[in-house]
Amino acid sequence: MSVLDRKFYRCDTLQVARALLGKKLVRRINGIELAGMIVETEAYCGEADSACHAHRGRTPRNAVMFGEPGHAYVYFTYGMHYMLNLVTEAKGRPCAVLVRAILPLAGIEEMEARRRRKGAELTNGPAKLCQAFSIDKSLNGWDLTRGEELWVADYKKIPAESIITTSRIGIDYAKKEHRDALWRFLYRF
DNA sequence: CTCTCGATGTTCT
DNA sequence: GAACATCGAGAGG
Repeated sequence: MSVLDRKFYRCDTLQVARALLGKKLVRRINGIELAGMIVETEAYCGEADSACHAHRGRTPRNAVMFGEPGHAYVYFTYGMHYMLNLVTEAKGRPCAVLVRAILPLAGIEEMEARRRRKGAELTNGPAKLCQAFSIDKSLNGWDLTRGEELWVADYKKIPAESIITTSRIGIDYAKKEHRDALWRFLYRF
């Protein structure tokens, strides 16, 4: 299964967010492989996007977004949750795609143990999938093109007509034009 | 199913 | 000191 290379990420963030649907997110931990198909993403498009963490410039937290594409930007929020983002576009452009939901493919029992839950509640939210995959701040800045620990690989070709777009979730603080932008992508099968 | 609300601690003002 | 790219429990329909 081919690991997505740097070139895949060094593209327009909206295109990457769309192209990630149907790809496989893989986490290898202690020799065990957890995997899931990406079914929901959101694009965060740099300093001009008032919903993006980079909107107010570079800080210690968001520094990874300003670096090379193809790295993981993992941050902690609400006092208890981690979120996984994949850095996009050329170095210096602080853009990323938030992975909001995946469909479990492998290592389901491991995910159930970490989540203390079963079925649909396993990975159907950005913090839930981080918990299921044991993704925390130690993976902030991780190079996804290495194909170790955490990466994304080709998996399934998605027809354009089965992709739905909506506005992004949980960004009431942003300007109206960014609140209303259709920058959330869902694979509806 | 829907809605409301509290948890919890890091980050930046 | 306020805000936060969320989740889960509980109440009600």
